[in-house]
Amino acid sequence: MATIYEIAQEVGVSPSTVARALRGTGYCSKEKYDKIIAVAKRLNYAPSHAARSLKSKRTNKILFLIPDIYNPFYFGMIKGASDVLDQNGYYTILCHTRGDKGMEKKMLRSLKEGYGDGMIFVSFDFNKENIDAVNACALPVVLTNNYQSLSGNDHFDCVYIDTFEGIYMACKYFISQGFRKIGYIGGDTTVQTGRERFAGFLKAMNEGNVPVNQNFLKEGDFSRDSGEKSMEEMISARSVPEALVVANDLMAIGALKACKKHGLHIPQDVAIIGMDNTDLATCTVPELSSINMKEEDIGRYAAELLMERILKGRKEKRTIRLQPELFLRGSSRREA
Amino acid sequence: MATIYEIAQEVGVSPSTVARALRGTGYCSKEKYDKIIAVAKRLNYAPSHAARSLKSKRTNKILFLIPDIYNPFYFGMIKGASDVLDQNGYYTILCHTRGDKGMEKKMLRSLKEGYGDGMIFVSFDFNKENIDAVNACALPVVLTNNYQSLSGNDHFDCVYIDTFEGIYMACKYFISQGFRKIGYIGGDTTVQTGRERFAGFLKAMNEGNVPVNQNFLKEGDFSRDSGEKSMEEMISARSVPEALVVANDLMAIGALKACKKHGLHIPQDVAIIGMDNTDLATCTVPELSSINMKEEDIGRYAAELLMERILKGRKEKRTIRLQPELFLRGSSRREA
DNA sequence: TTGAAAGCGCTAACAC
DNA sequence: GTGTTAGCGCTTTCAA
Repeated sequence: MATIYEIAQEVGVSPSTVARALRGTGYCSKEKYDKIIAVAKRLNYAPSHAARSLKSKRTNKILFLIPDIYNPFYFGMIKGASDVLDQNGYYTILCHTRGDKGMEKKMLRSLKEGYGDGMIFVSFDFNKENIDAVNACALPVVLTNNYQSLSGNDHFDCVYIDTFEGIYMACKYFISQGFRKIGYIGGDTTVQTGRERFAGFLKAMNEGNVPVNQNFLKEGDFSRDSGEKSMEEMISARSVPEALVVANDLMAIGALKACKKHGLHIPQDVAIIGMDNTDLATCTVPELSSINMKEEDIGRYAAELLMERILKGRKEKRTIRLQPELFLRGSSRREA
Repeated sequence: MATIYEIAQEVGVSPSTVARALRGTGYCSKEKYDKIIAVAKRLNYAPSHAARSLKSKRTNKILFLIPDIYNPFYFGMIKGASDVLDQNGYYTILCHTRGDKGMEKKMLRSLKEGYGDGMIFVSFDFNKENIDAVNACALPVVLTNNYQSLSGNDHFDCVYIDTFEGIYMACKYFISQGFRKIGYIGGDTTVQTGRERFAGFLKAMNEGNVPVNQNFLKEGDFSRDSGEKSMEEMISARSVPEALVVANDLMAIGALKACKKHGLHIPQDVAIIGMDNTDLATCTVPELSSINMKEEDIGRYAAELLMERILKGRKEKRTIRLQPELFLRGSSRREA
């Protein structure tokens, strides 16, 4: 690839004049400018990203880590963030981590090496390990969950939706509708996302004085298959709840399919509420009630926090908390 | 961020010794090595990506352009490619173009500037404009469609699935089942993907001597809404085909929903075959028949072609063509 | 208005 | 084994 030196030689000027002309900054006579541009074009010139960012310390790129690209929940987040970043002349660079800690570390390393100017970090599980890696970066990072180190020395921001509250709302709704046999399909409770949601369920059940039946409790992995499997287990054990709170739409759809397969009617036999309110929720029959997790807002705020740090030089930590919303559709009505 | 110079100073050696130690290449006494590593750690050292790639001309990153992140069809492609790239020590960097030509051009520019070492380029529409931009890059690019410039001077590779063949198969199947009133919901026929698919439909109809009814032909934009709208139009015009070939799953699901809404039974009143065979196909009731587009294979081959160019220095153009497969499910049976 | 020169941080050839 | 040195391609003073 051509460099400014080759262009300079061709045109018969100095490299700095070429640089000035190309960047449109500083003085350059019209005549030489035109020549330079012409030659640059002919030589198919493109400035070296590496050289430029080595010098300028900026890449104009933001790394966006997503743990699961199969989950439509993250799409809205990407959209929200991209919109803001685009407006500010930043590129959104997506990295699919598959929730893999090693991959996350690798990408954090890339950030630290200056592959991008900042990061939006989405993960199933923030813990000491990956947060330490975040704190080891001088560059700004925004988490899409709430997190606070024990040390209190964090230099990242957070924007998150209260998932605890979301599940709590769903469960409360069932209780208010008079349901007593309420089940829950959640995620791994040793990781943050799973833990919080389950806590929301328990709190609502407690407050409503509804006994928790262990047979109605299942743990999946947020995949559709695991939702289906969990429901199958309850069905074959002949302990099927009348209402089911599910920690995401994918698992809810799995559960719904299992019910249908075994002749259980939704919502008459089993009422279901999912979580995330993705497009999938309206693909099913009946349509799935779900909790809107404001993913686009999360993305937008995350990008804005990043821009504040980068463009305005903010230094203090900021945390933004969003409220979920319950969307009722056909799957959760007491009578259909 | 610390540099090798600061480490060198701290330890009391030269920068090159530090470089050698850190890279684990070349000579360095155990004693100094240990010291250097310790100081590097303490100073939270990370090599500058910019400096390194300026020098080495390599980034170890592959840019992967996807036009629509809402379409699950691309996920498999990403997975297939990532697997291969991972194995070869390359990072997959995703860029969501939203099918926007400007965005595509921007990312091609980034590639040309050396932001990555190669690109997998997925687009709805390859045309002179973006292909010229591809050819202007010295770095290897793989398209996931077939394309050949008039000039014949292309230096990119292609791996694609024969979408023409896919739609042709679907339509043929309906004809073989005795259907005569066959409809088609496709995409914009001014762009490649839409054009090819429609051609497949026409060929099958011609070969089967089945007349094409204009009222059964609709054009959508590959979104669910457009599929729903197209079907609604046919229903309100009271011209509903008995069998419907749809150019992707999303539109097929839209059409299916519209049918249900208006009391039409699938497949008794309208039999449907979609295309892409995404996870969505098994979310519906009845499950959607669809054409498997081997997306994971496409991704894998694309990555392999890239690695051949980068690692083995291949120079000649290669094109790989894959065959689609028809997956029959409940939505297309003559009787259910 | 233009050019010379230093330097961003790293690598690698070469000298010691 | 270790240090010196010369770039990689660009930006940015500063002097002419």
